[in-house]
Amino acid sequence: MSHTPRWDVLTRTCPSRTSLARIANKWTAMVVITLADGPRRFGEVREALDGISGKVLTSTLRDLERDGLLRRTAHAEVPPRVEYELTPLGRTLRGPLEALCRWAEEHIPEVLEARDEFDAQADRG
Amino acid sequence: MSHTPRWDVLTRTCPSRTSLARIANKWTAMVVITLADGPRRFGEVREALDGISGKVLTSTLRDLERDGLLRRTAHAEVPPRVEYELTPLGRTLRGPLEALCRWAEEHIPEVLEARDEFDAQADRG
DNA sequence: GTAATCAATTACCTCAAGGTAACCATTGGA
DNA sequence: TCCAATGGTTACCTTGAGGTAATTGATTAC
Repeated sequence: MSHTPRWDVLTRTCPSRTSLARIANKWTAMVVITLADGPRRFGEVREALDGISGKVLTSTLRDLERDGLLRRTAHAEVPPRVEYELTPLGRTLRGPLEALCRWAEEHIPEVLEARDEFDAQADRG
Repeated sequence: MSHTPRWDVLTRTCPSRTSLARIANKWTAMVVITLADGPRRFGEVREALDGISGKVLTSTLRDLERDGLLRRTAHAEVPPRVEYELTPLGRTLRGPLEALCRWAEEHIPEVLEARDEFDAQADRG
C-alpha cells in the first residue's frame, strides 16, 4: 500500500519544513560530520569547525540537542568538561549530510567554472 | 590510490564551504525536489514552494543558475514564459537533497517528541 | 596571591536574509 | 481604451544570523 504523506516539506505550515530548515544547514552538516566518529568536547568541535564563534556553536549545539539529534553530557569537573555525541536519531543523518559535504568538495571545479562563465556573461550584458 | 583531499568544507576559507552553504539550504532543497521531475515555469515553482516570496525565489534561482545547477530558458513570448530545469550537475544533487526532505518528513514524530521533552526539562530547571 | 583552564552566557553591534508593495513591458481581448 | 497576464526588478523596512568582547566559577600550578 502506498502511503498518504501526513507531512510535506513543501507546505508552508508543516512542521517538517521547520525541521528541514534545521538539518539543511551548513553548521548542522559540519557538526554532524565532526561527531560522526564519536563524542567530542566543545573545544574540539569549535576547533574542527574552523572559524565558528563560541556563541553560534553553543546555540547550534543546543538546537540539535533540543531536536534529539545529539546528547550533551556535562561532567562535574573543574575546569568543566562537556561532551557531545550523536543520538541514534542523529546518526541517521550522517549518510545524507556526509553526502552533501562530499558533493561540495567533489564538485567545486564544476561550480567554480559555472560561476566564472555566468559572471562573464553578466559582464557582457 | 587514496586521494589527498584538495578541498575541505571544514576549512574556513575553502570554496567548498561556500558551496556547502548554498546546497545545505532549505530553499535549494525545495527547488531541487520541485524540479526533479522536469522543467517548471517560474509561477509553477513559486506555487510549489508554498509561501516563498517572488524576490527570494528570483534570487534563489539565480544563485543556483550561477553555480551551474539549473538552466534558465526565457521564451520570447508575451506574456513572458520562463522555464527552469536541473542541469546534469544539478541532477546529481537530487539524491542527497531528496533524502534530506524525506528525513524531515519521516522523523517529525521523534523530533517533536524530543523537543517537548527538552522544553519540559527546561521549564523544571 | 594570582594566572590559567573550559564552557558557557550576556550585551552590544553589524550585516545579510527576507517580506511587502509598487512598478515595468507587451500584447490580446473585453 | 483599459485591464489581465507573466516574470521579473526595485525601494524600503523588519527580523534574524552571527561576530566581538567581557564575565562567571572552582580548582590547580606557579
